[in-house]
Amino acid sequence: MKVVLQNMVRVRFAPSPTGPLHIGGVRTALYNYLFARKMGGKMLLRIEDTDQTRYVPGAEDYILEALKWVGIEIDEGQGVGGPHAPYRQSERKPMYRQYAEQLISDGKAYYAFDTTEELDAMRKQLEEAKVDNMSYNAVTRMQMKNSITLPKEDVEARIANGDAYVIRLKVPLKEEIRFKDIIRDWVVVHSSTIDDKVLLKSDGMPTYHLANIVDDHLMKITHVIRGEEWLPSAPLHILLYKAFGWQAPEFAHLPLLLKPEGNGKLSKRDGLLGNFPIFPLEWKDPFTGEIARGFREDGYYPEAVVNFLAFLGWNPGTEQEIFSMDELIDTFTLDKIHKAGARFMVDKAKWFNQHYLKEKSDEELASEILDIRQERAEFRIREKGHDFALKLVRLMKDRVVFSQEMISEVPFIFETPTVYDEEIAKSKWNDDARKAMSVIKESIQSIDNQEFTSQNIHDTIFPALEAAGIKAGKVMQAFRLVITGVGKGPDLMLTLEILGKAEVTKRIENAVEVLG
RNA sequence: GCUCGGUUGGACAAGCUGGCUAAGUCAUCACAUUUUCAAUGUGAAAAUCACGGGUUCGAGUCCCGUACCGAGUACCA
Repeated sequence: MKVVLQNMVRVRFAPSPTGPLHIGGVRTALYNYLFARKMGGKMLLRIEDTDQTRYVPGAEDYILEALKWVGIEIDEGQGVGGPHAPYRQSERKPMYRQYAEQLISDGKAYYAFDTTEELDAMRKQLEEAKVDNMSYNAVTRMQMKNSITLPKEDVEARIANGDAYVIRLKVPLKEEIRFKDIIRDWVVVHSSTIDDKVLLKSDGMPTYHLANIVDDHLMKITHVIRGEEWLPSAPLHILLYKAFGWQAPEFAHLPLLLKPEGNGKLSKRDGLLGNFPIFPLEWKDPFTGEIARGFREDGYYPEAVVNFLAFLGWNPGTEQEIFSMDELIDTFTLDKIHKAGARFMVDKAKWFNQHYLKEKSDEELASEILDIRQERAEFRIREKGHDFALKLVRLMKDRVVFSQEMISEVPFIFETPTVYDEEIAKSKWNDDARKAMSVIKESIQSIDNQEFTSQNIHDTIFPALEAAGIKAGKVMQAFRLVITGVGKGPDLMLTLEILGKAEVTKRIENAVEVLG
């Protein structure tokens, strides 16, 4: 019997800790995770902190917490450990140099001693000469200071002397580089359009390209699923795999997340302008103290964010839109990911949130709103207790997108109105309304405090109004105005129940006095 | 500039290897329900598939060109 051993799928999410994890990064992580789970593979987390100048304290913890919040579990890597530790590239630093030097001894890379000024001068010169490829490449490297043009002794002397240098990849002059992207199919690029990329920086740190390829190989990554912004450098990565003589993993380049309106990819600024979060969690900048809002703090449920994110660039091809994480894992396939950029429509996220909110039980929601940090101390919902919260949930559940709106949307539940909507008052506050108020006030007195329920109130008020010759429908809006100060809102009878007999009576008296 | 992508109703967005009347969601409108506004339910209207050629019996789907949009083009990732 023949046993076919297939390599276990291993994917990785490899963010760099330069700030809070962008929501697009969360989507990338999610797709990696879904694919890994679907295939019974492993999900790794690697921290790509090779740029020491951009390191931001707290960013790594933020990444871990954000992934945890949305429910992405890491099998191996930073935070959980594993056989390929360390998983932080800065801690793997010595390794990369070895690999870079290996390429040099194989003739696939070289030392370059050019200073930033010299490079700028070269670029400027080429620009003026209107040369197409204004880059360090097979042609221009012959005019620069590197281990190809300089005599061997000179190179050795410079290194021994401690001169700054970088290691660059020797990109072939004319070669067709092709690879098959899972989402984009064949991608073909000519090597002449790629420059001799720096592999090892003068500070001894690798660039993204080197570190990424070395680590993916060492960590036995089988599928690289990343954003489309990496597509142009994928041929370079293929070249690197070739130079090392390693087998390249499969690639899948995800469509970009686009601005909700207009053109361009989603950026931090869009969140500020559009008044919606762009990060999974709230983030306080450690340098400026500036606070960026998060989906979590805005009141989004992680299920909703996951569902929303899953559909940003992917679609199951059916009409089903609501997916739990487990259902996503079942359904997800890379070939259903589209090529076109996905527009970041926050309204859709709200739609999902509303859906998941409605799925929650009243009890769950009640304890949620009891837990909400109170923006306005006078509301003091916690003091009002569990039963009150439960009633509020019954009143508001169908009307809100976020649980905190069950409080914020109904200030009149907490405070006696002092001003009354003028438009409504003008059209609805008339003799009938005045008469109705006294009828209502009186009939309410007959209800026992304990029995002051929406049903009882309804059954008492409506017949009383009718008996007084008033059409209930005609004065209900006025009654609402009296109780809430505004013309629209949740179920009135239930509102009355929540307010209680004494408060309702008081409000009627107040309103009659103010409205005259 | 160069390299690589994208372009389907008002918005988002399905449509895999070309084949009968081009999904669905949001928004809009109508009706139902209701004490209002929402929510909910039912139904309606709405797309010469960016444009121009070509291949084919047949193209949103394949090829070429044009336009527009985007990504990349660092000792950033």
